[in-house]
Amino acid sequence: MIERKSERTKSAIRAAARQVFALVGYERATIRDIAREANIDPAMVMRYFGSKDGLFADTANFDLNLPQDLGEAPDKAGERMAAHFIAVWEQEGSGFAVLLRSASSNPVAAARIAAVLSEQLLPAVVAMVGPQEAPQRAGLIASQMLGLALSRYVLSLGPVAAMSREQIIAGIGPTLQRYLYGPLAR
Amino acid sequence: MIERKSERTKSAIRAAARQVFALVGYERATIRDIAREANIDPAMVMRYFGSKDGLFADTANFDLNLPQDLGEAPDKAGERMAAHFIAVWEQEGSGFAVLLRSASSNPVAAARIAAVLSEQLLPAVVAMVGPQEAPQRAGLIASQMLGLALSRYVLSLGPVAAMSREQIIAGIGPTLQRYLYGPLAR
DNA sequence: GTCTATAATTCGATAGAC
DNA sequence: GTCTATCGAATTATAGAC
Repeated sequence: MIERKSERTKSAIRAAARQVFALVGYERATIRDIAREANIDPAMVMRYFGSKDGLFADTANFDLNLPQDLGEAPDKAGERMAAHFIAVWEQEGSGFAVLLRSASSNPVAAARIAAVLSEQLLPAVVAMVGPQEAPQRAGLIASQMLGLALSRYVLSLGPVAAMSREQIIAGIGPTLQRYLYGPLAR
Repeated sequence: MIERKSERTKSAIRAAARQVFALVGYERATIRDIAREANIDPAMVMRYFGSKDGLFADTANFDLNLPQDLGEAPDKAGERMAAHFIAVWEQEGSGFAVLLRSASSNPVAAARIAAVLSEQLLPAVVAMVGPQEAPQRAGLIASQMLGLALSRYVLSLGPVAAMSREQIIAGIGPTLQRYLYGPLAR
């Protein structure tokens, strides 16, 4: 089977869109920019994705893909969770950069991040610590991980961007560990 | 002395601009929106602030205003720092919401946040723990505090927004405490 | 000081030729 | 499938009357 030309064009548009959306965010990204980046005609974008919103909805996807065995060795869960987050984010084409870059100003992106929290992170935390305190614990975890991603990948704040993966994991792992299993205020 | 009309107009524009910029970010905010919110003519905005960029530069300001005595009771520094952050952010007109809402897509806003880190937070951390590990520690603190602000005030993520100030401080204080004085990876 | 009119751009989207 | 031409809307910014 020869791959159809239209599919190759579509893939090229998708890749270019991910790149441009991740770099400048939804508002500043233009269909013309994306088409130029993909070396195709701007009208092709409309043909294949219908609208700028349609292209964004197609591109701005993210699956946290948490492993099932996080609760098995509870004393190292924080570190493993931190390492997993970083690995997933740094996967090319994960779509997370697209989402986070636009979340502050684009309601669709913001809603998808909220959905990842409530549909993926929260259930995992429930499975680990039970339903009672899970929302608080998941919320604290989300705040730290979103802040890390914002500082390191979106804003590229010097001190955070300069740290190695190992330093990040060693610094943040214990935080997640405490957010999972440490004491909590009522 | 009667306050001059022009000054009152300028203040009204500033207040409206802060509100609109904080709510929808730099790109989606329009001079017309801001003028309508301030009940003045859009041309007045140009007259007093020169351009949309000029207005944003005037509005998007933030002073972390860290107290000098943070290092004096080192065992409670994390909690006091967390409480101080929250108090400053929730001050009306602090300009922090304006900055954070636009930081992901606006280079000026991003640069100002980076400046707060390097010129205000970092020196304070240096004063507490010395210059050696200060950048890492300040970077970790920034990641947690920016993530909290993003989750709670910008994205309004359910679980984070639902927590009380006390719960936030109890949850995040120990994290900052460890980022300040705990062990670090090399 | 205030407002009207409009210039100059930019962009998403459409129509239709080839 | 691909591309040209262009519409229509929105927005920043300016010129100038009052």
